[in-house]
Amino acid sequence: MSKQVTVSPIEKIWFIVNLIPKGYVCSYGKVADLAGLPGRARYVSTALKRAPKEMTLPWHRVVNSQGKISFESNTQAYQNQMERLRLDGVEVNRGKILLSQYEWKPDLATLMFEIPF
DNA sequence: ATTATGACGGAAG
DNA sequence: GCTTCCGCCATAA
Repeated sequence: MSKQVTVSPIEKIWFIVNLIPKGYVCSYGKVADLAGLPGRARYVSTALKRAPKEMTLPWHRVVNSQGKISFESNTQAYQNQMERLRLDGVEVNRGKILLSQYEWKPDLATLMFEIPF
């Protein structure tokens, strides 16, 4: 029998965010769902904030359900995320990302075999 | 225990 | 497209 490994909620969130491919984005709510934590979109933002600085995490690929960056537009963080998305090839027009074009849709194989929880 | 605070989401005006 | 309001839930005080 395989051993039961327990993964903490925050680790599940980090794991899912790491799966978001370059060139795509995913909403806080969707990340929560994929992590098996429905209804906890706000916790995803908490988890990203709490990630150790040395951890390389594509946090910039997480946007809100409207396809907008969740920082206030006059902040450094906003500009930072904007630039990282640009480097990913994701275009932000008038502060908005076209989800119909850039939203990450994990394929079945990813859902079944790459998520160990 | 209670209250306040968010990198949220969705409905309503 | 706004903006406001409310439900949501983990943390911190």
